[in-house]
Amino acid sequence: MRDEVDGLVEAWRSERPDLNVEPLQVLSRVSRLARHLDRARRSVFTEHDLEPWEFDVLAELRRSGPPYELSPGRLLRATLVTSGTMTNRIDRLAAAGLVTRRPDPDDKRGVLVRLSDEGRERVDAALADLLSYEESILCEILHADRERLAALLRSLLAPLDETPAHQRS
Amino acid sequence: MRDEVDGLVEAWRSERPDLNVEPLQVLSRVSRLARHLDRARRSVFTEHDLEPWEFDVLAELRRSGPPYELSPGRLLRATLVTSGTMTNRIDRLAAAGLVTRRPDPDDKRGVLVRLSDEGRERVDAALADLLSYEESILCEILHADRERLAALLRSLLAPLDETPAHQRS
DNA sequence: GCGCACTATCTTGATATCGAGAGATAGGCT
DNA sequence: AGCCTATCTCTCGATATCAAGATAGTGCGC
Repeated sequence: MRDEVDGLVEAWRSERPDLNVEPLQVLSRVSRLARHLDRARRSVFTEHDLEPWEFDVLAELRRSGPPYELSPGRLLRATLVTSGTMTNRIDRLAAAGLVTRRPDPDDKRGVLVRLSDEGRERVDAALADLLSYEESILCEILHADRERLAALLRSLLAPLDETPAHQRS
Repeated sequence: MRDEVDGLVEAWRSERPDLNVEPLQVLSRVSRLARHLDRARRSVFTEHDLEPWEFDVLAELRRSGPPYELSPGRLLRATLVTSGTMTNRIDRLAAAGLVTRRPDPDDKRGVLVRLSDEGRERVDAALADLLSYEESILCEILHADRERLAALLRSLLAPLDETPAHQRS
């Protein structure tokens, strides 16, 4: 079994024998795998007429539980986009009838974004397909190995997740 | 040790107890980790006045070995961008003096892009910093675990790397 | 109560990307 | 030789994103 990162590492080793390129064995694979996953997610969501960014926002609302309502601020922090981007996304989701926007009764600066029934149905259906696709990618890996993999990734991710975005250098 | 994916999985389990959300334990971590890495790479490269996309192109040329010269076609396939994007990137890299463009003597449709001395110095310096940063992320993980992690990621990535982009659904 | 720093959201302008297609050349096949 | 499909690069228009700033409202400390 061989992937493109093996070739990449060999090439660097040959061109830069002075450097220790071992970190790429793990981290380049993480980046490349993520790119493949992005492509695959896009094609899964296309079957439900959803863009990946639409799914991200709708899923955050769905996960929050009834009444499926969050502020733009919470949504933008959860999805790691800027406020301008979130305004744009909510505009388009509202135009598509997947969410509704209403003033926050407790904070006149604020707005609340609520999942519509149609939005909930669409995100529920898309999630089911996404999970079945992801299961198919993982099927090669034994259950015990999956847990090991998840644990190793967690130990990399946890220190990074702990740091709020505005503190990152 | 706990990361944000633990919370995400718990929320889905509570809202959608009918679905098996285990794949997210691995694949959401891959995606989130990749996002953190992108941010970090950006800040490392900024110290060398390079954008991430500039590094990607220069690194591909650097890895190819002397004479550090490739066609736009090879570069775009290696970096997974469209031809329009690559034209734009080469334009800007050439304007910055990091690469030069010349007609391919063997194929009159073609062009060859060559790394300049300045480009080579910049990409070499940036790579050294990138690797030392990546090493610092991985320092928590034992060497044996790194190899295990790399092997598990390879087994996920290899089937996806094998499929040419134009065949992906 | 009052001022003021902070927060929440939206607006604007610039930019990198993509998708589609144009223009030119290459190379196989008859 | 001549055709015709594939390949290579570039152009163009549309779009999602970000960074910075504008506007409005909040609530703490005095």
